[in-house]
Formats: sequence, C-alpha cells, structure tokens
Amino acid sequence: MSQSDRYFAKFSEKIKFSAPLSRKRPNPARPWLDFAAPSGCIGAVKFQSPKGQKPMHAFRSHTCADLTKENVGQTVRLSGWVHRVRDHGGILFIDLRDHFGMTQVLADPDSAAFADVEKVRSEWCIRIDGEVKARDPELINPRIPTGEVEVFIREIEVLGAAGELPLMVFGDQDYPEETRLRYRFLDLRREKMQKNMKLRSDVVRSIRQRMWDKDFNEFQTPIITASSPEGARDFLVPSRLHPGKFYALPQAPQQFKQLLMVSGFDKYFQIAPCFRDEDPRADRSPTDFYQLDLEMSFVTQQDVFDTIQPVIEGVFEEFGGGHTVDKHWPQISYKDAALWYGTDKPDLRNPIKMQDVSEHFAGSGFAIFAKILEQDGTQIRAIPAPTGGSRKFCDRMNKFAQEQGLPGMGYIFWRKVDPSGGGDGEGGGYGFGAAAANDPSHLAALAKDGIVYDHGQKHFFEAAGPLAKNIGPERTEAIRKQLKLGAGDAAFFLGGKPESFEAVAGRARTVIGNELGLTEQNRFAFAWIVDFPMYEADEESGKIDFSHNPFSMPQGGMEALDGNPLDVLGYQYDLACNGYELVSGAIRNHKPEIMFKAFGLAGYGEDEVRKRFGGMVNAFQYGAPPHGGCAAGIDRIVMLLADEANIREVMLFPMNQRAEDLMMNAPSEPAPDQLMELGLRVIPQED
RNA sequence: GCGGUUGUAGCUCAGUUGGUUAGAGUGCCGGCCUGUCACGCCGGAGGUCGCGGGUUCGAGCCCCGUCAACCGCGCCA
Repeated sequence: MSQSDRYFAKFSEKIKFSAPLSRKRPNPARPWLDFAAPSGCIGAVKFQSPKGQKPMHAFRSHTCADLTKENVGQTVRLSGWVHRVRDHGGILFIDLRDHFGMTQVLADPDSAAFADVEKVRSEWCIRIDGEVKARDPELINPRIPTGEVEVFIREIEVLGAAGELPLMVFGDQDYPEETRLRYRFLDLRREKMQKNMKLRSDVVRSIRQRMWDKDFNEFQTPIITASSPEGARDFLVPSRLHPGKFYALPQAPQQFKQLLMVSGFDKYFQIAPCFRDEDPRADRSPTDFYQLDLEMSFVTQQDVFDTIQPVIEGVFEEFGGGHTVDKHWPQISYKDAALWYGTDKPDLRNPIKMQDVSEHFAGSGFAIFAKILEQDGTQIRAIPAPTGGSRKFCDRMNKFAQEQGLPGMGYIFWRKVDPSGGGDGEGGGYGFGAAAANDPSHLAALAKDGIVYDHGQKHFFEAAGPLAKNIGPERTEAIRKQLKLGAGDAAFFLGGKPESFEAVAGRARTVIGNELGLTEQNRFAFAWIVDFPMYEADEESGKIDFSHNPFSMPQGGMEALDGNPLDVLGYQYDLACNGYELVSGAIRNHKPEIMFKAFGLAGYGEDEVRKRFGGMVNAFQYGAPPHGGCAAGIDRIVMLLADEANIREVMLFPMNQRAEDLMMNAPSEPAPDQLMELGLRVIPQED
C-alpha cells in the first residue's frame, strides 16, 4: 500500500457519503450515465463513454456558470447547491448554484428523475445529469449569464441533504451576527460573502505580485515565539517541555524582520498573521489578523513611502470599484493631525479643519473659556461647520458631545437677516428681534456691531448662539473671519487641555462632515502621519513610556535623547485612509547604544533590554544595517475595498465581540490530562 | 471594567394609553398548479414575548435586577 493509498483509505473511512436518492436504472440511450460515483470514492472517477465522447467526470462536466447557447444539445453533468426551487406541479425549476454562477435546471414528469427532484430543498448539494436546451426567446433570463439555456434533468444524485436552515443563502435578508457566525459555513455561501472573500484572495494575490515585482523576498517567520513586553497583551502558549514557561504568539513579526535585515536579505515581506489579546472594535479583530509586513535595508523614511505607495495605490486602483484614488499623499505631522483633525488617522475626504481660536476667548465675556485659558497648556479650538447653521443641528451636535462625555460644545451660527424683519429673536444671539428691526437706527446698529455683508451681497447676517452673546460682536466677527464662514454656517467650540477633548472633537468633526454631506464619497484619501513623539507621560503617575514603537530611531539620534523626552520625535509613521489606520511603520533604531539610552528614558535598564530583546540587541552588535519598514492591515484594506464598515465581513471565520468562536466552540476548557501534562492548574473564578 | 442600542414564531419584524385568543412576511409540513426565475393559490403546525423579581384587577408594554448580541470608551508599541 502506497502512502497516498493509505491516506485515501483513512480519509474515506471518515467521510460519510449520503446515499443517492435516485435508483440507477439502466438507460440504453446513454449507458455512461448509469455509472455514478461509488459511495466513498474520492476524487475523479472516469466513466465509460460512448465512442468518440470524452469520459464524464464524477461530479461535473461544467460549472454552473459555463453553459451557453454553444452547449445546446449536449449532455452535461452539474454539481452545486439548490439555490431556489419553483415547483409548478407539472414542471419544476431549480436554480443550481456553485461558486461560479447559477444555472436553471428543470424536470417534468417525462423525466425518470422527477419524483426525486421533487424531494430536494434549498441548500441541498446535488449532482444532476441532463441535456442542455435553448430557452424560447421570451423565456430568456437576461439577469444571469447562463440565462439563454436550461438543463433538463435526466438523473439526480443527492450529494448532501440539508435540514431546516437557520439562515437563508438565497436573498439578501439580514441575520443576527451571532447566527451568521455560528453557521458561518452557510453565511459564507451567500453572494456577498463569496464576493468579499474572492476579493480578499484577489487582493492578496495582487499584493504578493507587486511585492515580488519589487524584488522583495517572501519569508515565513515563527508563529510560536517569545513574549515581548511592549504593546498589546500577548497570547501565551504553555511549554510542555519546560513546565512553568510559556511561548507567545507574535503580535507581529517585528523582531524577526529586523533580524532578517541584519542577516543581509535586504528586502523582506510576508502576509503575516498577528496575534493580539485586545478588546475588539468594528475595525479590529479580537484575536488575530493579517498584515502585509515588510522591511528594507539602507533606506530612509521617504524610501519606504516611495516603495509602499505604489503598492497600496495600485491595489486600490485595481480593486477600488471606480472610486477615485488620491495620487498625492500629504505628509502631516502628528501634532498638526491632532490639531486639525483630532486624530492620528484623519479622514481627508472630510474638508473640515479645526483651528486654534484661543486668542478670541482670552479675557472675553464667556467666563468658562476665559477661565480655562488662564491655566497652562489650554486651548480653545473651533470646528467649522459650513452649512450647519441651524439651531436644530447645533443642538444635536452639542448633545453628541455630551454623550461622548464632555460638558458640551459651545456654538455660534450665522444666519441671514432681513434688515426690515430682523431675526427670529430666539435666545442667546446678539441679533435683532422684530422690535429692534422696526427701529430706524437698526441698520446703523447692524453696522456698528460689526455685522457685515455676505460676499458683497447686501444681505446682513447675524450670529446666534449663547457664545456670540457672551463674547460680543467684535470677537464673534473675528472668529467668523478666521474660520472663513458665512451665513448659514456654524462653528463649534471646545476648550481645555487638548488631550482632554481632542478625541471627541475628532469624532464630532466626522459626524459633522457626514451629517452635512461635506465628506466626499467614492474616494480613497490617503495621508502619511509623520513625526510621532517617541514618548508620552502617563496621565496619573507622570511616568515616561514609549508612545509608539520602542524600536524606532529617534530623530536627531543620540543627542536628541539628552533633552526633554517628551520633545523627542521618532522616524515613525502611519498611513491613514478614509479615517482608518492602514499602515504603521518606522525607521528602526539599529544602534545598540542609542537603543539602550532610548529604553533607559522609559525606565528599562540595559539588563532588562538584553533580557527582553536579547536576540535582536545581540545581533545589532555584529554589523546591523540601517533599516526600516512598515506593516499594512490586510483586513482593513479589503474592508475599505469591499465598502464594509465591519472587519468581520471580510474575514472567513472571525471571533465575536467576546473573542469566542461559536462555530468551533473556542475557547474551551482543556481536558485535565492536558493541564497535567503542561504542569498547569486553573484558578477557579469567583462568582 | 464602563456607557449606548437591541432582545416577540426557525429567520426578519409589527404589536396603539397597560385591557378579549400576541400578528404579518418568509421558511417548514400537507394539498393544487406545465414556463417560473422573489412563481402563484388553499390549508396546517410553530410562542417560557431573553431570564428573574416588582407595581397593577390585569404587563409583550411600566419599574428594578440580570443575561446575551452589537456599537463605542478604557485598551490597541
């Protein structure tokens, strides 16, 4: 018995084939059809065929997308799933579906298989033999490529029957995600998921080709490795051979790819699985995800940008479904991104840019902001909202800020005012009520209060909102000019230490852009975010720690580390696209002495660094080349290309929000002997 | 750990101010139907209204607690 024979013997024992419903009747006209796949048989079985005709494959002669008018008159064999049954009593149609497409097959009482065909239900997996016939012109279905033909069933075999379905493959009804994940194999049969996964496969193929074309080497790095202290929580893997010790799954192949550069491979990439034990988000898988991981030797930051941009841009051009793909990728400093967009992953399709308007509030009549500005490190920032100039909208945004945990967002909005009629006089503004409008001095008052013409038109406008009243017309007008706003527009204001409100301001910017229709659709807008700070101080303890990647080269090298750590910038960069972080990378710190000093500032001694990153630090003492690289989130790229808001829509078998796999039942309790072997004992959880 | 939203038939949902026997579509089962392609028509089965407690003459609906799902915050070099 050969090795492969043994393999197949073992395999066929485990697979149970459902018995064909159809009884095999001899068919003198087409004797080759009488040979069905024997139960338990694996792979292609050749069938006896009439002279001059090719042997029929065990399962199919064509896919469900193949047949056209050219095939009319042929006897064919199709396998697939029953997508939809339409039973008219005397004639019965089945839409037979496989990965490639759909073919209408039918049976009437003239067919020997009719009784068996009547028994099939949605999602049964069947094989049929039959004759291809042209449809009459009025019966052609133009919506499917095979719509000009149909197959008359002569024989049917049930390859896999199905019970009542928890979710339907047919149609586009929404189902609870829990159901979809528990029955993922059914969910994945649905058209959208087939499309998304095919897209994912195509994207990965395209990325690989582009990287190979640039002379990158594709390598695989270990999956079972050492825990590293920085970053997210590790998934630990207990060691049987070393009881009490643990491996870890890599959060990224970070150290390995740097070691590959020290090893002289010059350019590396990998579609790498990454494992992080972190809580999920809509755009973040809770356990594992994939990155295009790459590293290059003898490069500057700009070299990395110039290498990866054509890859990403090309992939988005190729699969972006006609959306415009920005050619110019601005480089924005982390500091500016925080000020302008309130995030380090801005959506540049949204034209709103926030601004510092502190000077207009310092010493103003708006006591809350004036008081805030008396403290060090505080600012008042404005979010301009063109076309947002209604009290209803402003109140809604104020409520949004409150829901996000802030006291609220002050606002001013500007509206046109008819000099004869006045404003509506509603609360807070410094506009003019109906009474004032009847006053002959009304126009003069408007001018005196700094109310101006709208783009030269003789429309006065007034500023409304509680803030405007408090700070007075001059300051209000100065703000309006700085923000370049006019009648019908609004601006929102947030104050305090920027860290305390920046994130909410950023989210508000997104909501404003979407609600006012300012954010452009059908476009991929990219931006490099550069000059990330190397360190940050813990809010409570004030302890200095790495804010990003500890392996990044500090800008200015050794000397830069002598000053205030919080001022040190790294050669560290992200690529943002439409509000998502798509790529993150750095020029690495390949000099041990700078590395020790950098770690020292974060409180890690040389011994500690050697212990944690011994392999890499040691390697750097034997001629390490300058190098850098980045990693791009594959799942997020596919998510953007598939126009999905949830990363699970582009992953085959994702975990749910609690990091459980409902289909595979993971995580699960280990058997006692498994724990014993690993030298582990579970601490009972207190309830 | 915290906040928001949701939870009614296998599935998607409706359910009025708290008031008779909780409905529809779809799927499932049975019957009819020879040109449908979301086939159509007739009939049937199917419910711990997430769970527990409370208020009330009476709770799917109101109150408290709890569980689950999703979204967000913390977290994510």
